Amino acid sequence: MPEGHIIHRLARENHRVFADRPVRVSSPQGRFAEGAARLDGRPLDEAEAHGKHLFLGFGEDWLHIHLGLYGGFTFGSGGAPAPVGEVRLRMANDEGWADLRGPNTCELLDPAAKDAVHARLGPDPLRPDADPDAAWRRMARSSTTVAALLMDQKVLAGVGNVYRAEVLFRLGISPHRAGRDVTRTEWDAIWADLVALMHLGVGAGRIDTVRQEHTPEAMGRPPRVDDHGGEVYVYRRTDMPCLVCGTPVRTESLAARNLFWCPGCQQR
DNA sequence: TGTCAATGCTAAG
DNA sequence: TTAGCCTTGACAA
Repeated sequence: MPEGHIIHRLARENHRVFADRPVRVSSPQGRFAEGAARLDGRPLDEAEAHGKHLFLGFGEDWLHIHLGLYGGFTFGSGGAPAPVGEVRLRMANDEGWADLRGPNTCELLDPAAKDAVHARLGPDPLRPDADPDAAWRRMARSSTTVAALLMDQKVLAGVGNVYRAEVLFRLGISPHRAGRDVTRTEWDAIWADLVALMHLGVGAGRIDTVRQEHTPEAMGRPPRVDDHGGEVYVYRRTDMPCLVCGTPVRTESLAARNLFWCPGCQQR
């Protein structure tokens, strides 16, 4: 489910539902029982996202959540129902509730430990305090492919498999090019595109990257059918014709993840 | 019922 | 480079 846009959304939503009022915190599954007991009954003060990391602040205690590949939140209003499945964390008040399942990380951190997490993350295109030059410096001296670098959270925080595939497509950049062969102009365009696309993603709750002239309506084509929901150029469109040049979209395994690109449009 | 994949990451080798 | 982990849902048999 989650690239950075979802995590920023979750920060917003948790704050909206739980801020400034006592939260009942529990761990129906039991694997976070100790942490839940420590937070139970205290108000949420702040909620923050950095890349794919979510931080919920209860005074000096920070609840640090990372969803991993398939973790997710479910929100509801009114009284919370009986837990279904493996609910690691449940938060609730009289107005609503939230269940967390399958996170990679769900732990309590003190402020110093929270700072250490921030310190190992690169700039997040969704954060106003982000410094894109920090990412550029790593990119410019690396022989690793640009596709791998875009997903390295120490380089850039919040970009996942969908945004990396789509931004490279939109700029016509071959995913196999070395980071150090990316020009400063191209990098500036990558960053600007990520900022724009990811902000759109926060608003929509899904990833849409297709330009106006290539939308299903504009092209008279059927909308894409894929459980990830958004309209995209190459992500999981293996062997389907490129929406721009018609070349079949290719897939390859790169660093244990699927990489999608169009050999026709991404030759540079 | 079983198998597999998934928008992720870490530690071991 | 690989194995392992967190969990669910789609699909095959």
